Amino acid sequence: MKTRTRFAPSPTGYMHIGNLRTALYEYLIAKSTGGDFILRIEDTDQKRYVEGATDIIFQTLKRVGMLWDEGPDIGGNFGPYVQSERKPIYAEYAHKLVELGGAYYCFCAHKDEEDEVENNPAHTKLKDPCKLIPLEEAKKRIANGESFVVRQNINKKGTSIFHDVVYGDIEIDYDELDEGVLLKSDGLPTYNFANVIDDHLMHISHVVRGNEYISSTPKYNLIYEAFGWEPPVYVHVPPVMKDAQHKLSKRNGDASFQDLVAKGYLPEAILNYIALLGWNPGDEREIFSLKELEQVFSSERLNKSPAIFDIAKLTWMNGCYIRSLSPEEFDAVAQPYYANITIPINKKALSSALQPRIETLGEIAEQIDFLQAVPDYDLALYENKKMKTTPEVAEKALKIVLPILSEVTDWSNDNLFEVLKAAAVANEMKNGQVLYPVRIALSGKETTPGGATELAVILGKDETLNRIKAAIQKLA
RNA sequence: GGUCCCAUCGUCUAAUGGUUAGGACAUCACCCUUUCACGGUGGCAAUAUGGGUUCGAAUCCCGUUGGGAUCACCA
Repeated sequence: MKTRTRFAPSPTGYMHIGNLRTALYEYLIAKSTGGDFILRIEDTDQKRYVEGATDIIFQTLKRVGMLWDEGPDIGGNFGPYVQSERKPIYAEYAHKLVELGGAYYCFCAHKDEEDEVENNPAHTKLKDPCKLIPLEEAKKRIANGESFVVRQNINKKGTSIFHDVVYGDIEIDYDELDEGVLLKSDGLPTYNFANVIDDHLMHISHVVRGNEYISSTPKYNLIYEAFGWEPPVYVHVPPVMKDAQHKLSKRNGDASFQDLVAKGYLPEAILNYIALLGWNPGDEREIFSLKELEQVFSSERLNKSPAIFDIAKLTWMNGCYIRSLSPEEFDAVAQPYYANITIPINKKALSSALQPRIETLGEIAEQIDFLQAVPDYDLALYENKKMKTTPEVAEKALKIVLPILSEVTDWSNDNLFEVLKAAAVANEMKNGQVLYPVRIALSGKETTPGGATELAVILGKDETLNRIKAAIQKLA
């Protein structure tokens, strides 16, 4: 049988990291075995629906290359793929389940009085008086227009056992199970019902979801059983944590996928990093493209315990991805960050200076803030013990270097370096005594993306000469 | 609280009864070096705890502690 997995998010806002990781595992389970990855939108809670959230889901998945084989936008053989469009299907199966004895009609809940519902002891399992209403009478009341919900009927005794790929065999007593609402009074199903119906109808073979669903899984199995359906393979995954106590969640303002991208993390790096949060390949390799993950993924190597999201490691990994980009690719992703620079500079040279120096694209702004204009700086900057320079040495060096540079025609890094080195030798100075002051004169900063000659290439001859002249004046 | 689940360096993890408990990030030191990086070398650092079982336990069993989840007309 073909492996079929589904990613079934609720359109409630941004795509958070835990969600994306679940989608990744679903995608990988399908693709590592030549199966299908299905996208389904679970929008049965109209109160939580957020406009535009579905587009974010589409865009995020596309951005990381996790393309779906069936979904709301492209259709498929088991549509529709949006739950709100499947309302009649759920109603049909809900009534069928009542006939089969797996559920019953309940009239005592009133959605306008939520507090009352929550505290209503009548809803304690097996004590709901509605369970005792004869089916014929219940149908009459419904026909009369009375508001109702369909509630799961759980009469089984003993212990339920099911197997999970990650957690192994899990036993839960049927007594622990609540007779939850399956079909709400608005006619829409709850997750507890919709996921079972859809997963079956869409031929889902492997259900991957957060481990918070472990304790309700026996309830779903009861529904499969009542219909005479085969339950799927269960793969419950532990949560992604913010720290030891708290789950990563958008609600707490934790970074979402789009937040990370906005901070200059590459989608490929984010995906690679989260793949390793709760899974490992069995060897010591850490860098994987999505395609490579498809090759080596195995659900048996999924971890049981929660993993804390470590931005430091992601940052390191992002640096690896940045460095592995070709110069052209890096230049392309860096361009938007150069938008504030209006003076003519050598952007290619800037990109190659930046590429080995940054771990996230967001660091670019700080690295290049001196390009547009030299910031106001203290002359003490020319004081450097290791380079053996002082403001006086700097003034001398810059005055030596200015006429020499004016004559240079080959404005390449290598040539500039040779020229400046020769100037140092000719004046019995150390390399650093010449190069360091030039770098400060060009940048006004202690640390820069590149040395004196690299900055000179980036700025170009005219701007370089101008900045050295300005520095000489400042030193005088 | 009932029930279920989890527990190896600070973090992500490897080791499916026998390893000096391995790797990566972070951190520290050194090297490289026209600053800062990149890169290279090395250091520090873990089996929560108490009992079993076994010739031998991170690994199997029980208790303890700690943490998480669940008990909605949310998913």
